[in-house]
Amino acid sequence: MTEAVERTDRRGLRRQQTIEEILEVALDLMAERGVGGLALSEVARRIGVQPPSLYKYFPSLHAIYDELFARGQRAHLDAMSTAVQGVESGLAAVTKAQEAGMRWAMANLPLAQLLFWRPVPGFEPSEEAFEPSKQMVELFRTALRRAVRQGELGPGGASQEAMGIVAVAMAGVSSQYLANEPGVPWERSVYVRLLARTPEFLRAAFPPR
Amino acid sequence: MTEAVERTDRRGLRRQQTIEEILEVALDLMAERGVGGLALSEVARRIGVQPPSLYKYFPSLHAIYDELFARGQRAHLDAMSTAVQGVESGLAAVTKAQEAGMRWAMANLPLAQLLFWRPVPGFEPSEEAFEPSKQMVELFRTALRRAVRQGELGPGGASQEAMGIVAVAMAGVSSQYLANEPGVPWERSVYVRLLARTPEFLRAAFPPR
DNA sequence: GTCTATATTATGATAGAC
DNA sequence: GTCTATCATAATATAGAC
Repeated sequence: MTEAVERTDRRGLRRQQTIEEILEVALDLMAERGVGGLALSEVARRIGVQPPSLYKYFPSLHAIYDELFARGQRAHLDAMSTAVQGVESGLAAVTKAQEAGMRWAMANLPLAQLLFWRPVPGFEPSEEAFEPSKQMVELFRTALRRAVRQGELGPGGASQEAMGIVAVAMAGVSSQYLANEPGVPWERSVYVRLLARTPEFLRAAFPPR
Repeated sequence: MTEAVERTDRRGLRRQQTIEEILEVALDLMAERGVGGLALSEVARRIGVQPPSLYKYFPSLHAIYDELFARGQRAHLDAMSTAVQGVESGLAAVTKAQEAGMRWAMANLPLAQLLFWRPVPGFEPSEEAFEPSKQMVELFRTALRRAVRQGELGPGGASQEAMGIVAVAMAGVSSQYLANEPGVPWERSVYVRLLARTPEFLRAAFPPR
């Protein structure tokens, strides 16, 4: 997490800037070398400082990972929350959120891998860093409940199973897109197009009467 | 790939045994430390040999990864091929293959990550190592064609889009299961249960007349 | 095919001077 | 908060003796 105490003096500002710079460079590194390729020494090199100095800002390499993880979760959630604003239909909200979530993931690949694949040996995100992911579940549940209320889905349309279908569709499409269509633009992807079928499948599983 | 020339003399046998041992230990390491945690030096340590000796069997670390990748692909395909044998219904064959594929992945986690997530920086599998994955596509296409012929699915039931639905379901369920239900037994998984809905979704998308 | 020795490079982290 | 110096370790890979 970022500093608990917000400082307003110049020293605090400067410090915050350095922290941001560290995280920025860390992201670059992950993008270049893979998620596991983040190295303190290289971060130090790039921001023009000696490695020991980094320990004044983060107590360990894992602490940097954890901050990136927490920020990633928040950004991902924000993207989805923004996408559903002003959408009345429950099912449409589901699709919008799915699309926004995937778009964010594709645009923030290394971060997305850190969030969803846990590829760093020995790194376990802290409890607090997980908070946004719970809110994401709520976001989908709310949308599905609305869909049921609006008669778009029948009984069970907001059940855990329905939530599962939404999650699986998103994870599956991402996974296939990344593994099998590297470099294919979003609009052309065979897999991304499948995402739009989610409402159809939800209706098949929980038919409105 | 394994040696192109099969040797039958004792020296060749011994050599093959060493190769197997190296790959075995490599798998153990990946399971313990994460896919990126494979290290030549540790492999050497565990099989009781000095690191340079390994270069008599594999020209580089990536070569070990590549052999593991190729074998993993083959084993994954075998599991699915076996599962569909003797199944008459096309749709049932799809489900059987999906289940078998996922079961294999769960039982061979580090290998599955290597196959489907590509988490090792700088490692690109060779062309030949990809061969089985093309055969897997054929396996699914054959099953879907049969489903269409049998009237289980309507027109388009063996299209690329239908193939996509099958692939997405499998990848999505795996992904969610691994990320959100670590340690939950296969039979209890909310996500694994969703796999059985694939035929239903296929019917919804390509209704038989 | 095995070893020793070595090159080369890197890593995360700490102590302590300034 | 920065640095130098250093610890302690690790890694892949090659040369060359046996």
